[in-house]
Amino acid sequence: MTDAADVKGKESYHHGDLRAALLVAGEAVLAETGVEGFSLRQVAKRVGVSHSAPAHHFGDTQGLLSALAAEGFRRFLAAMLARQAEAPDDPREQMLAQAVGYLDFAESAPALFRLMFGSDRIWPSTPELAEAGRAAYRNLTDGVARLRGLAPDDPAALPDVVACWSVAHGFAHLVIGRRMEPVQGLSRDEREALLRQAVAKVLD
Amino acid sequence: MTDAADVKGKESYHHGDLRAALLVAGEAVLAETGVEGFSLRQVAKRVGVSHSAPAHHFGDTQGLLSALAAEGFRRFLAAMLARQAEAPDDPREQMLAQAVGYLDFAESAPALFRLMFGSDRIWPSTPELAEAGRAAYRNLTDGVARLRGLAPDDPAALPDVVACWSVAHGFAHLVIGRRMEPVQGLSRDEREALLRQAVAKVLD
DNA sequence: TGTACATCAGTGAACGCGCGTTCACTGATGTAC
DNA sequence: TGTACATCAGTGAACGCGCGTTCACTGATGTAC
Repeated sequence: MTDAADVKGKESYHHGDLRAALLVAGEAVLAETGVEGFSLRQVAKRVGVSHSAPAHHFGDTQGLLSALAAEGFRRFLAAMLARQAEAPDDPREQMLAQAVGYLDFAESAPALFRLMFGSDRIWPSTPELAEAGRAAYRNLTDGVARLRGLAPDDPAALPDVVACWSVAHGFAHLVIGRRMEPVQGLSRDEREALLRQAVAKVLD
Repeated sequence: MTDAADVKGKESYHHGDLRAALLVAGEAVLAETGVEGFSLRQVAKRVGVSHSAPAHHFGDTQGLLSALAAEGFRRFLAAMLARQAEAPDDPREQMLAQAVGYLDFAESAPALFRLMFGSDRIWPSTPELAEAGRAAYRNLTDGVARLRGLAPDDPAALPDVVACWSVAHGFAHLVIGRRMEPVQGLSRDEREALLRQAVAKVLD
């Protein structure tokens, strides 16, 4: 029942896949303490490993947080694609599904979401992180371009891209920050409906 | 030229208005280190006062941060009203001006903005803080109600309120987080124009 | 198949640091008489 | 007007804590011959 029990297979001196285990534990610590209280020592403790072990894999706190953020962007994109996959293959419906996936991710991992979009404790220019973020962004621009009948990189799509992104991001951020009082009391379905309405206003 | 020189009139034992001085210094520390690195000791040092003095006025870090956030909400509202005052007295123009004021504030005090909307290091239920936030929110609902010809507290305004708030908030948050790449390179005027376009999409 | 050796992965003690909190204190101010 | 005293505001030493970083180490693994 100790923290060490969270991770299996540590009878031997070598861990096996400490890097992956640190990422899992790192996300749990992030969720519990927020970015503000995050420390490498807590992560090491949770994995049941010496506190100097993480440095071996990630250098320092920013290194681990950047890796977590990169992983986060990949799951972020996956969450949007999952909603899109079960939505009708219509440009407008695809955009709405994308927004709902945006919210899914933010609600499922609020601390990670804030780390990705609001923290100074990561290096946004890390290649892995930059690429993961770009992939998510490309999904958005592709969706808007398709809806408007433009080429994928036509700058004429920018105003719509910015508007869609802003509304989904603002909604998600206000919800997880519990700063949008009238929405706090609603059910998940009602929140989702409000988000769809808001995005629809932008698209139509 | 020491930090203590930032604040005048401390020849005497008693400071005079330490509470106010701590708020000023607190905001400077917040801007420099972000919420993540914020500490009472740094604030005390900047004012040139013993590190145990702040406790006298604010209890602990959360108390000072909550006071800063409350002050932030009042300035946030003031920033929106300032833009509204110089805009035509037309419901739609007033809403656009409000959004631009939203961005003004976020860009002028990004760390404070994040503290107000995204941090767990404040108590959102502090009376002073809750009231300041509510006042800003009321300005938004009044604007939407006026635009739609509804009573100020008609729940039918909710979808529009949420949509406007989300788009302004998301835009501002993405800009100050430097996470909206295509917008980073633009001038202040171009960013403002993009925001106005985005809000207009919601309103029309 | 067996041995020697290099490399890799994780250990654990030690360090210095900045933090929040506590507490007995002292200087300044205001009030009662 | 003057004195005594209570209250308030800020001091500074001390404490224990968790942190990141360093470093000599040791156990495990893989490879060369």
